[in-house]
Amino acid sequence: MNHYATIKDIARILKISTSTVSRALRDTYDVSKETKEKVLAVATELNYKPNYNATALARGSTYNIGIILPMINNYYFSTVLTGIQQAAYSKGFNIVLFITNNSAERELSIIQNLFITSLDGLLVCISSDSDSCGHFQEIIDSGCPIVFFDRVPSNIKTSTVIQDDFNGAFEAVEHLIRNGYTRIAHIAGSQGMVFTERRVQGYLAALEKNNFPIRKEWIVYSGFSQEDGEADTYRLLDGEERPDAIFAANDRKAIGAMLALKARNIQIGREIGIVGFTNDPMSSIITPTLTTVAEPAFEMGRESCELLIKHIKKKNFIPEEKVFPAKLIVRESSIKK
Amino acid sequence: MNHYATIKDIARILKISTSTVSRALRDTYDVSKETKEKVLAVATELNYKPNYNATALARGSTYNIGIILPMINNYYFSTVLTGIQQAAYSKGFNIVLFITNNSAERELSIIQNLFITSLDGLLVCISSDSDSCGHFQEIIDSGCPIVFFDRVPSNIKTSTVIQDDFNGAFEAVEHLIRNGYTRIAHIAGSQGMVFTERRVQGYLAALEKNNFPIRKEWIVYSGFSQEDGEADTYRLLDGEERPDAIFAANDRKAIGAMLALKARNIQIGREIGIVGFTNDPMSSIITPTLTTVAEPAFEMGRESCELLIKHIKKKNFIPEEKVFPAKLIVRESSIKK
DNA sequence: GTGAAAGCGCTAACAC
DNA sequence: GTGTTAGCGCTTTCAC
Repeated sequence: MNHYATIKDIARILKISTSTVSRALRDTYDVSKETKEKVLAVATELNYKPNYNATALARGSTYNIGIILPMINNYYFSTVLTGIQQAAYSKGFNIVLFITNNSAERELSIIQNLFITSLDGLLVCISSDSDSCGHFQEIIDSGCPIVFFDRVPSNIKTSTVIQDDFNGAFEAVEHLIRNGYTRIAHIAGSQGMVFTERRVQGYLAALEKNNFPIRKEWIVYSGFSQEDGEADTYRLLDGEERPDAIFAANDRKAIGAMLALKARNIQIGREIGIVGFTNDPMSSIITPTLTTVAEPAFEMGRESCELLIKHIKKKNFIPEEKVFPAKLIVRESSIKK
Repeated sequence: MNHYATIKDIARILKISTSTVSRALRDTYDVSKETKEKVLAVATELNYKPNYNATALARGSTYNIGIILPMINNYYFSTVLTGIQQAAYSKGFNIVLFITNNSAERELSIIQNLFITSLDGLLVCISSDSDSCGHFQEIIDSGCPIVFFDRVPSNIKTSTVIQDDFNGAFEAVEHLIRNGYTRIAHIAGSQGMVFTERRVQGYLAALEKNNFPIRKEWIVYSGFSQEDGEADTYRLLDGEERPDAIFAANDRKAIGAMLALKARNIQIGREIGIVGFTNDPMSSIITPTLTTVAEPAFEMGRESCELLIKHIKKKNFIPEEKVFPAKLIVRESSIKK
């Protein structure tokens, strides 16, 4: 590899010490204007690029933050990541990306092999079946701050960023009730996850408030994919009593549900109402358009990253829990007309 | 920050030298089994984590590769990135992510501030209006290999990974012709980009082969978004002679076109046929379903990354151009029925 | 305001 | 098979 110029080269050319060059380059005050200008001139002439490994080693801090995500090829995560990236970029941080494929095993392996020593902080959305929270605690204890978002562990004391799952679900179900649906089912996410449970709680609370009976067989847990939504729906349709509305834990599952209904020639809206969660662009493309609960994915990403940077810059920053409002967006799939 | 244990600590405890510890940890041959076992035992006991900054500094190579992308919040790029990540992970490389927001300015700023000294290689999809190829050349010359994919510059000698844009477009248009459409328009991508031009060439070639006249006003260039597709379509509809089919440069534009047709109450398929490019999952969700040309996004990501790693591992690796086949997927939007 | 010197944690000749 | 030594490029006391 052709070597880049180093501060030594600059120092040698200018016949000054490397420490002066270092100071000049970093805008430290106690260096005269002349020397600074000279240094800068030579630096650009030599196309000097700082070696961040050396800086990191000497200073003990890199400007890298790690992101651990279950996946990125869907609307929600790719938008969150875009938000994170935006915030990181504007504060001069780089992003190191890790994807767990929703596998707890891979998550664990990533964490254990994480080159923590070259990361200033970590942004994490845990995988569905993750139980590796002890490992996260260990990382935090060792001085590398973590901020969790969306899928957060329940027992770790650090900042978190989530959407208002309970109220979003509550409003979705109340909306269905107001529109005349009476037998409302819920196809939920992975069992045991905090946000899955919060959405279930919102669903239950809305039913209770309106004096609707709760039927366990109308709550079906599975994964978060379109296929899961499809399968869940067939299960509901083939059950003893057929629901007349389905609240899905996310839009992908809702779309799966719509596909199942279409396959069975059941009118969406008129016969069975559907509400999703996320506001994936697909929800306004599909026919009929899908009523959903919007999450501010981009802002959540940005906020998570800003929070993390605060933790990085200020040791002992007091953890905050940011809850973003979820907003019902009424479209065609939940109207009986 | 609580300091992690270093090889010095291990050496001190075992009363051996740091080099022995270093060798033991890295499985180098010339170290006895006993010492190795002892070292490993102490290492796990101390929860030793290597400092990658130090390693990188000493060895001159990090295990990081940078990815520069116009955006990640759509199907194609998020899938490519997933493929890249998969390959990188399996070969022990980390991914540092940069997003240009499709801005040449930002792309330039990223490249100039790139901490190249801590990157072993770079994977790049240039932004629409990029003209910073000189800078890329400079990076390659300095010893940091680059592989370009999807949107590649025309004048740099290095490996590239693309899909077969020409033939994909050609087949799409021939398919329309075979299905009885005679006035076929093309809503193209950003002018000047290699792959935009290749798709235009494929479109033109199919027309010529079938002795269809070429009408300049039926080729409209703009961006790659759904909104662009919508606007382009209105322009075509309001033109002097209305086309009876539209081949779109990608699915997002095709979907925009479909929305425009729906808004004008024009029957998709029967009155105006539509074909897209990408095979975004949306194409099978929308009604009518969208005929499209599928690109193997995941595989392209994986292949790009593997090619880059070859460049990294083998100085003077001879550049390769990988062209992935594009495959027509016929659905409802291009059938007159 | 500038220089000398030590050190960040690890690797890699070169000895023995 | 193991230790000694120097050094990767940069930062940072501590002098002057």
